[in-house]
Amino acid sequence: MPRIKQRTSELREHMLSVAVATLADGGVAAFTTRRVAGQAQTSTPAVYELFGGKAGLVREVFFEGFRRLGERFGALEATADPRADLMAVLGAFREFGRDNPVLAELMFSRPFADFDPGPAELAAGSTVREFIVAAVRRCTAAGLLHGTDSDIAHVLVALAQGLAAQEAAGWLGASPASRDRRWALAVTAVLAGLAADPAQPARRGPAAEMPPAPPGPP
Amino acid sequence: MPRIKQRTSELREHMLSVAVATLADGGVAAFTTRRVAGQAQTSTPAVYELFGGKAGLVREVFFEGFRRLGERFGALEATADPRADLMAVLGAFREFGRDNPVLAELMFSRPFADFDPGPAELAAGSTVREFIVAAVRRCTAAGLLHGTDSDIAHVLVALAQGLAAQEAAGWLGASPASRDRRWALAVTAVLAGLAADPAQPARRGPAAEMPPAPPGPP
DNA sequence: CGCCGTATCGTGACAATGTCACGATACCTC
DNA sequence: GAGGTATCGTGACATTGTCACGATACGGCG
Repeated sequence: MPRIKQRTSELREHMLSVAVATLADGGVAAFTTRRVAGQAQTSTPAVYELFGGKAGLVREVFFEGFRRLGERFGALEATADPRADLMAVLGAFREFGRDNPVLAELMFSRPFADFDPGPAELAAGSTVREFIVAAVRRCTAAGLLHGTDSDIAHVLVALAQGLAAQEAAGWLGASPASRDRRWALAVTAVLAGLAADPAQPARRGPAAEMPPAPPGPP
Repeated sequence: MPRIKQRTSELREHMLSVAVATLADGGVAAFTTRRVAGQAQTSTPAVYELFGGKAGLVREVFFEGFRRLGERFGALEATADPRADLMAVLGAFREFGRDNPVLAELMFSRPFADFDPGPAELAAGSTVREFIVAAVRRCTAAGLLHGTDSDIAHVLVALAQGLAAQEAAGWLGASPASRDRRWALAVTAVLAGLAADPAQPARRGPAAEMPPAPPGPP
């Protein structure tokens, strides 16, 4: 029998963690197949065999990022105040972006030209989205927010993502105080706005998962 | 005297427009110095002489993007309804992102590893920011919003940027109706939340829990 | 104990790209 | 028409993603 196989799932896991570390350490520019393979004590063809190329490796790092973000959310504990819990989720999102700026950039931007996170990859982050939807649902159930849970979650995620992107780019303010103030203003404002009954009186199904509306102009 | 100089500011302008077109047409992957130079009927060293390298060219495209966005904002006309005007600005922002997805990605994300828009580049987009701040100021002056203009503008830009990023990635919803609905919900909610007086320590705004209950019919 | 077959691995080659030195080129002056 | 010179583009180099293919190591067999 031939030599013992080294490119196993264990090496795959190791390379993945090495890749995350390399990305976090050296940034996007340092994330080359040669460097990652060298850090993992192997050669570049291993990247090809285990991940199908650089894009596949980036894709796995992308998934790993959502896994870690989900872990952060999972560490949060629900209290008797659903509104505070929802704000804590958004706070955890912000902290994740500050602790892992490059990883967050990979997850919510597209710094690698040959990896396009699209609708297919959205499913990977569904656990994260589910977390936010759940936190929203507890608010709507308590009457603190009104509207469709998934729509509200989308709005909150978009707001948090935009704030995190601005903060990462250094565009949200020079001083920590101003950044904190703007985060707080944004979150409190959007929650206050969502606390009002939706303007449309048509009907508000409590758990409408799918938007019922076929094509329709605004 | 030697041959006539070709790498003039005119060629620079031409190359810039060619670069914008190439980026919009072929995406980030097609944006190479050779391709842009070839489209502009010149050679790669011209990129180096006129822009200082690829990063400089990307930087100029970045500025051009903000210039065009500013033109869109400038085309909007103020009406008697400051709130509607502010929403129109955000709508123009959304439409710009939909019309120029790759350019918007360059402006608000960082798809090129060797160009890092930072605080220094923020000044370039200050005209755009000034537009939003101005629209906000007219709302605060009219008593429609309360708070610091620049803070409110930051929140609105972050929200619009996050929504645009999600929409560009195909994460905001599968149907146009759902995307429109979430945009509208986000904007109306944030504006409603910002319409309340800034956070009193122990009070939430009156719209937080109570239905609007306007004091009188307009 | 030594050889061999085979699956496995890493070296090295190839194409594409950013960068830029340097020789080829074209224009003006005399 | 010849010469000088600023200008331009060809071509070379380093880096990177990709992957074919020969080198290698391991277990089995004589």
